[in-house]
Amino acid sequence: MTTPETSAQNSYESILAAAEEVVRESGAVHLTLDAVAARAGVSKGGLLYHFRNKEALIRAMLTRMPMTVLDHAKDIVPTLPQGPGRDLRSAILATRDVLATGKMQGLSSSLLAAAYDPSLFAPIRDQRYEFIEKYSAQGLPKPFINAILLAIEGLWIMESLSIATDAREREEVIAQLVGMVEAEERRLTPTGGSGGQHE
Amino acid sequence: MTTPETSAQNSYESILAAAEEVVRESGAVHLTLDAVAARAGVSKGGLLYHFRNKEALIRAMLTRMPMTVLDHAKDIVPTLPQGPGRDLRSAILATRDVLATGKMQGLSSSLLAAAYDPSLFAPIRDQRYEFIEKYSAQGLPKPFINAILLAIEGLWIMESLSIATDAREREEVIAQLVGMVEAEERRLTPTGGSGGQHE
DNA sequence: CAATCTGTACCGTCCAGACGGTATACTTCA
DNA sequence: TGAAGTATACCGTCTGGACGGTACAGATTG
Repeated sequence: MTTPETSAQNSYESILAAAEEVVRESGAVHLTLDAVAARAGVSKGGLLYHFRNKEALIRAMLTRMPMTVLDHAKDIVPTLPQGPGRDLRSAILATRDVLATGKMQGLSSSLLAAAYDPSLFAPIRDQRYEFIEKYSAQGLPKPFINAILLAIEGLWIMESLSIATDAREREEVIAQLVGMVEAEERRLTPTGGSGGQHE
Repeated sequence: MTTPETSAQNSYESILAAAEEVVRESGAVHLTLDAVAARAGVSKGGLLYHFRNKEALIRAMLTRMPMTVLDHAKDIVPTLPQGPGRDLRSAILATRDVLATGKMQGLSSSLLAAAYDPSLFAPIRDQRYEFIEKYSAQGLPKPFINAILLAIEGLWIMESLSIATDAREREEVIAQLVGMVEAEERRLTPTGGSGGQHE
């Protein structure tokens, strides 16, 4: 019984986790079935039992990635003070939490998708536009939402590439972004209703 | 005489351009010497004459990428209204110009670098911190600079992955970001000195 | 002559995926 | 109860192809 490097209950999860680790450490080009299998403590056959082929593995990695953040964003929405930018604030804070808890490794899998096939990003692009539409319906101007969203995405990428990884710095940027949204909300609705702080 | 898809005077440039196109269209994983040579209208031997091996090609792609933006940023600094955020504004506007003129394909090569070896990003990380230090010395708070910088980088990435590519949308975001910097400058130095618009 | 290629042939390695086999738990039914 | 069958969850090996890189013999241009 060889203890796999990646702790996970079932093989399926540990394989996905292993794949993310391989990408982070060695780059997407070196994401091979053998490497993932070895890292997950599973044989190649076992890996292919769960994922019919490499593309299936990549797709699985991709579908998990955005869910992690969005699910958490939904969870914290009720805890936030009301306002036209509440959802946007929830996205910022969800990003912070996901980054802080180290659960965002899945992000590097988005880079991986680009490495294998840029067209795999079509759903992400659609989702992005949906967000902007949804958030702007609450009152914030689209260019503003877009700017904040880009900063969040930039943070994702920079952290998943280990370009920016300082925890304190991240907290500062998150606070800055939340502050920007709050300021914009105040600008739009001069009648109080702000000042709430997360946690 | 087969007309190469990529128009460029000399082979060296056309090979680099071809490599960027291959990455954009097919993903970094499919960046093969054969594919690049074919795309550049050059034989494989010809390609290897210019780039001893694949790594040399990738390194060449990487070194070009940041220079494009930074060189242009330096050029437009003198045309901008003074203020503690002038350099940051120049970076925003340089990004816009480089994106608009389609010269930023080199950006996808940064993704490529991650695909091959995450450690290739070390110099970029250092450069990033240098920027923040330099810009903050002019008076803007670091978290603010960081937030704007992340948005710029997010825009880079999103465009190079063809996730966000709408020209009008880009203009709006750029204007938004510049506006944010100007507002911050006004907040810091209440004594006039703002209002300048690029072009 | 030298630089800048083209074109072909080839080698070694890596890797995706197929495939056959194994172990075990659960069900069926006589 | 127990033999037989079936589904699930893997393991380990093999093969064919793709790819990086080498070598070299010319062709073209200045």
